[in-house]
Amino acid sequence: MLETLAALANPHRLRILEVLHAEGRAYVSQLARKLGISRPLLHLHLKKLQDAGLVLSKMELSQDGKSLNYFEIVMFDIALNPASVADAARSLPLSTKYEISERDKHE
Amino acid sequence: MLETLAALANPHRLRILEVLHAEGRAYVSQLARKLGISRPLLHLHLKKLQDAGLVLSKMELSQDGKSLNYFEIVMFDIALNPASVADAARSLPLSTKYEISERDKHE
DNA sequence: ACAGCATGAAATAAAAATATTACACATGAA
DNA sequence: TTCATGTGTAATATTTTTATTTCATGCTGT
Repeated sequence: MLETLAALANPHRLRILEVLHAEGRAYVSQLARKLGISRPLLHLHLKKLQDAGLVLSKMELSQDGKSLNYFEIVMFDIALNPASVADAARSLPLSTKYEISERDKHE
Repeated sequence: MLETLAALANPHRLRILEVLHAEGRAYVSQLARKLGISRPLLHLHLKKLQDAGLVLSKMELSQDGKSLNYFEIVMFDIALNPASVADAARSLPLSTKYEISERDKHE
């Protein structure tokens, strides 16, 4: 979940999802134009979204022979509340140093 | 919503919420010990959580006269899905440069 | 007076994320 | 061939976030 949250915590990436949600799908250069950002930058943000499993891409050939990389949203539905967050925290790599002093044990 | 996502997208802050969820509340030094991190660092993370409205604090005096700053969770329940995210994206400060080329208009 | 435990905050360092610039390569059309 | 379109990546710069260090304060109890 942490990776998903990190992937969503950026204005560009929210907008990318907004466009994909509205349009169904879009290819990279097209998306870059719609958002008004450069392709390399968009590429970085798409990679994060893809690594988090929020979008997927499919290479296609247009009629005039250009290869277009189409992106679309992978459906997700996550509940964010104290319990779900606490749950996510438990499945984090523990930070070795962790010594509970007697005083704080059950408070 | 962006601020909330950013506030949640960090392992320390998830753990802070985990502890507060389990314990109900905790004061700063106590929390720092439980998490095994320094007070100044914890302070920074608590500030982010508080700025995002996910926690609140209340100063109290212990019986032996020390002032303890207790933190607790502010209840939240957010649905994260393509529609809610797209919605959040729409309420972002628009990035001035935004010129839709004729070609990409309705695709 | 000093130790112990609580508070906060400023200054600095380090690390990670974001953004830009510059390449390289492929295809179809003029 | 050159232009316009598409693809990607590597190197660098910039900005933001995270972390540490240091300082200052207050209150008990010995």
